[in-house]
Amino acid sequence: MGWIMSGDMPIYLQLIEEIKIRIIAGVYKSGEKMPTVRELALEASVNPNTMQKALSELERMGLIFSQRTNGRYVTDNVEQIELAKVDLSKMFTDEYLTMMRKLGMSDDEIIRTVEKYRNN
Amino acid sequence: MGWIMSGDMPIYLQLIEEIKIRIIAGVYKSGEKMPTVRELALEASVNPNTMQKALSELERMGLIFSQRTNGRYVTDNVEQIELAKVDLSKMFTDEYLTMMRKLGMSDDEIIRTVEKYRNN
Amino acid sequence: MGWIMSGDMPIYLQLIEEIKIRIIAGVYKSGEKMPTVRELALEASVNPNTMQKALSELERMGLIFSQRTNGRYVTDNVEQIELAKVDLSKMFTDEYLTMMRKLGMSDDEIIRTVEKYRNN
Amino acid sequence: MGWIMSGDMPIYLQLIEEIKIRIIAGVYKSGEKMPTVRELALEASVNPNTMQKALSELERMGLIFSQRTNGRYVTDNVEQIELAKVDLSKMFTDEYLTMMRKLGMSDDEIIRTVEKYRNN
DNA sequence: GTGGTCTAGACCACT
DNA sequence: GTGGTCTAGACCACC
Repeated sequence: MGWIMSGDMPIYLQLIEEIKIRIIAGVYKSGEKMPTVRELALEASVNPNTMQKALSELERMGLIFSQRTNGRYVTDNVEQIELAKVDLSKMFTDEYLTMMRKLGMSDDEIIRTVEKYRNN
Repeated sequence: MGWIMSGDMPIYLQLIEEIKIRIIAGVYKSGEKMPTVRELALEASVNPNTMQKALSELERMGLIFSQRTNGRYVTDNVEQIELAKVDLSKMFTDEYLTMMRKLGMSDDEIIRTVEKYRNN
Repeated sequence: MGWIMSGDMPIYLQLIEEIKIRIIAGVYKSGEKMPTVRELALEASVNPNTMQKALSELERMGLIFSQRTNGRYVTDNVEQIELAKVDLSKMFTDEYLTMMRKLGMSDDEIIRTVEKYRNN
Repeated sequence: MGWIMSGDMPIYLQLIEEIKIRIIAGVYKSGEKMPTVRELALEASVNPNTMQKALSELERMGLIFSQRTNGRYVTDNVEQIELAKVDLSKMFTDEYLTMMRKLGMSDDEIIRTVEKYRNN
């Protein structure tokens, strides 16, 4: 029960998450070209090296791949992307459930709350 | 569609939220005495002035009240606490829905996901 | 049949290989503490960041692990080290066979050559 | 036990080695004409002067000889070529043994490893 | 112009 | 004093 303040998550991890979301959401589409390191770094106003680190990590995860002088591409392996989606959605849901339970809500109450605020 | 990095939420807002949660969760019970500013500030390792600011805000919201020389107390108005609970749960739920929708999930899918990761 | 000149392998990859060898050879022993990033960087006369990159990679491979403020340690998983040994020895052997075959030597001749230059 | 980085072997030494290998392997056959300095330099994308230096050295070793106006020829002394082959194979083998021993392998183990990765 | 690598130097949290 | 992160700025190979 601590006071863990302010998401001090390293920037490059936040970058990874944001780019992951964009890939999952189809902002960067499967098989298509990504913006260059420098463009992304500029847009996020971080140092190109930091963005590079994030992208390398994403490459390690198999979500993107790079062609030496041509740029970076989103993987054409749709399953890989689907996997990332399941992973992220689980993470968001777990965090959400944790916060709601801290409010003293039962899982039934939580579901009813989601139903209440959903769109139709 | 920005790169809003790192929880740059002001510290005192984070403090407010955490204390709100504790009141709602019953860590600090309705009608009972709160820890002193100094104690809270120490525990959260923030400047007492910052904690003071947070508590004043909570007082303005009607969640706590102070007796001149006796310290601070959680409100005995249970409805007020219930209201804060509804408020926070709405906030969490909205944030959650927003993130999940960004992943391209429909509200039906989202509900199914919550069901999937619930306990029992 | 090219003129691939001078091992232009990135420095950090060379660092990884050298450290791998030291771990396998027991210079850095299983479970024991490694020199600090700065010491290693100084000894290899590279930038600490470059050494850091090498060590991170080795951590990803499971050969070393780091304790936040305490330093880095060689894994106590001996199998992992044995695996790295097999891997490296295969690499060295393949390179060796390739070079020898380029000289027009049959694998039988190669083996006889190794026997000839072995000790005792 | 140093960090001798990156094949910092002078380029002309690398050229010598590569040409030696080609002569031994019969790419440039005993008694036959060699490509011109210009051709070789172009192929290896080095300065003709550098290639010239390499060829002079090979001439000093007796592996090639030059006819004033006619170009360069591979020596017709087959023994000389055989000698170079033995020499190179010894060098490769020594290097190989050194690396494998650094991994802590006995010479018996090394032989077994070569047997394991040989063809047939 | 691209990704990749490297250096120099700094700051942070933790102990 | 440790590992970890970040920035700024540079150079390289490849097309």
